[in-house]
Amino acid sequence: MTSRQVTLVEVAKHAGVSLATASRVLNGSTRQVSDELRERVVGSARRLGYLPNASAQALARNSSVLVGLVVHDIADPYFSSIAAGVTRIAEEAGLVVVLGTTGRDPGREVELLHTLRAHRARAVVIAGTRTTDRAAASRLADEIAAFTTQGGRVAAVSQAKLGIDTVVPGNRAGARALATELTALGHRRFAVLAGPQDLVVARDRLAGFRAGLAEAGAAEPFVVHGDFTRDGGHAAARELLTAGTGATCVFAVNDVMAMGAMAALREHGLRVPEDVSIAGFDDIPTLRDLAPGLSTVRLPLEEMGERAARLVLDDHPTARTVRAPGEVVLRASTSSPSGTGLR
Amino acid sequence: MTSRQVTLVEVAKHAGVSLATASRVLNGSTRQVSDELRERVVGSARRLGYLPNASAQALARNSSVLVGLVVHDIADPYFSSIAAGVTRIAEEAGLVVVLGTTGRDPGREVELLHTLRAHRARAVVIAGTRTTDRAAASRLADEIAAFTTQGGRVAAVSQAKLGIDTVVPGNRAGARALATELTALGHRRFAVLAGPQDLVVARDRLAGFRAGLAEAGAAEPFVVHGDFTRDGGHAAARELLTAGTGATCVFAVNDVMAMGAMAALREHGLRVPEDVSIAGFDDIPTLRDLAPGLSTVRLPLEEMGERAARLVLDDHPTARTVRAPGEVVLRASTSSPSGTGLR
DNA sequence: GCCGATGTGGAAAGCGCTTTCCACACGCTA
DNA sequence: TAGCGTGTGGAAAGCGCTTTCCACATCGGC
Repeated sequence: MTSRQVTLVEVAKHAGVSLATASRVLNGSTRQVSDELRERVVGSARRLGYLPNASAQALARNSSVLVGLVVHDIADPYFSSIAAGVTRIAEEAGLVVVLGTTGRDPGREVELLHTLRAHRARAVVIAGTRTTDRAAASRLADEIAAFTTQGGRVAAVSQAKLGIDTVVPGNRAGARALATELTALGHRRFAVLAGPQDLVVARDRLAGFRAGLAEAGAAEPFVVHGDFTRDGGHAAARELLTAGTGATCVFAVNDVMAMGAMAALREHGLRVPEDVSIAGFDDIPTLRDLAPGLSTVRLPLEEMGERAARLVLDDHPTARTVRAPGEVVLRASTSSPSGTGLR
Repeated sequence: MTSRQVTLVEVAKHAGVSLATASRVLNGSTRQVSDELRERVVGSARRLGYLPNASAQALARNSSVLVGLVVHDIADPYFSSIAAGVTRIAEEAGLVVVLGTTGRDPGREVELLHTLRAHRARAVVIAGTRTTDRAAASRLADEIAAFTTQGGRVAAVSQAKLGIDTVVPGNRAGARALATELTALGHRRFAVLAGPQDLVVARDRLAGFRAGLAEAGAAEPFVVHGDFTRDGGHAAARELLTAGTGATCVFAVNDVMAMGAMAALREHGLRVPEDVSIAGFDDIPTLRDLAPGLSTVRLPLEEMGERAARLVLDDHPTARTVRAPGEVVLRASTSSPSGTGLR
């Protein structure tokens, strides 16, 4: 059933030229070929339905047209937005995106990079969120070094790794600004649904929020850790409810957690923002029409993906860092405190 | 800066064996190699940091480890959920996913398939939504034929193409069941935000809904076409509002459109479900905690991706069709009609 | 009219693997 | 002991390209 593929030799034969000439015509070469031969070759290729073998080209050229994209979970809107940006730029440049998912397993991250290296991928964008696990980080660093040594470029989104291109979202500054705005609304007692302890993104957001509160003279927030997911937010909010903290405002370190938390509060008979205010982080596009609107810190996710892809595609000598500042967006889910808070 | 890569010859030399033996040890071969040589080779490979060149393997074996995934827009939760399913299965099987996005351009779909074919991709999952454009469909069919002739497998999600594996979501039946439930609530006058005219998925959902209404003896719905996106839903809802149809229930053919529509209704001072009921389709995970909860037809999106991937990976002689039925989920966004409807 | 410069075509040597052959050494049976 | 199957190692022929050489024209300047 598998019929033989048309090769360049056959095209060359059909056109009555040498293999070299056919190759020069059909693929970008610096060498000139006379118009007559050129037309013959192009005609033969079309007539025979010639399709270059990408593996053979990659082997001969020692470089592929593949660009890796490593994310934790492509179904997560945070990552899928970034992926959209990366994909757009890569495809515009005629490259092919290889998608790898880690499920938040640092070991898997290394594995994927390994595979990508085996494929001689031209570049990789790692949109994972760095862990604080030293061993994993060091193996990742080794793999990245191997990748760049081999001539590939690596960029990270939000991982401030030494020596590679990075797009750094304003996690700390954004959370800090959010804290400022929320205290300006009159809140003094806060709770934070802080995500996993070993996730740098989550830690940064927590730290920034704390800093903002401290500046405003608000009390140290009550912190609950948990998963970085909807369910994590839901569980953390339930924990919060049993703790009876008196918080009038809840900050979830990302939007999907905020979503889960809102559900938990609602199940508990609490209204947002009348009984408690809530804010998230990211400004996930799908959630922009929520009612009440979710106050959050907007990150230009697609743009972050685009910028990471650009960093990794146009080649510049030294590693660069691009900042993607977050912008506080206050919507209806936060208001001035009125009730007694969570008791 | 780009240092030479360790090749199999070097490993063989280092281990003092032939190239053939090294290859047999390091890659699955049916041939036996004595334990002693095997250990020597493995040891040398590890010591030298050998990494097989995937392009060379693909060339020699005439088959790659790549699996294509073609979607319209990876940032769309519908597609990113499907992508998560496909990716999981592919990665479990040790394969590498190549992500291509079409931006709803049928021509781009063909292009991507072409590229995938050039890479000797082992299989492709097309999660696009079929258009009714005959010319585009025929070029796609040609490309698919070429792909399968070459030994690759192709599966589609929701495109009922002749001769290839397909996962068919219950668009028609789901919409029909939804219509049944909504009429049971007492609604008689409906409006449908129907998406693009040339999108088969959208047409099927509209047709199913119409059928359900007809069965229940409800009036023919007022139909507004538009984009399959949040903004499309928003615009269509605005159009609906100016039309003054008296509809008491709005069906948006997917959840993101429903989301946009809800925003438009809200902006117009209408309450859901008190003034008007609204329902969507898909049951996007991110929107499950909406308040009021969005009535919809749940599609097992990730599972659909998984099943498509399985279809395309385990090889069976004839094309198969797998059904993924939709399940009506009634939540708070729909209630019995109370007011006068949209005027 | 000679000489380098330039432009164009082809032969062939890889790129790094897989996989057929072939060779050889055993361990059997007859 | 001859003869044969079987298990294991190696030589070498590809896989389908790219790219270096080399050969040969042609052309302009003097």
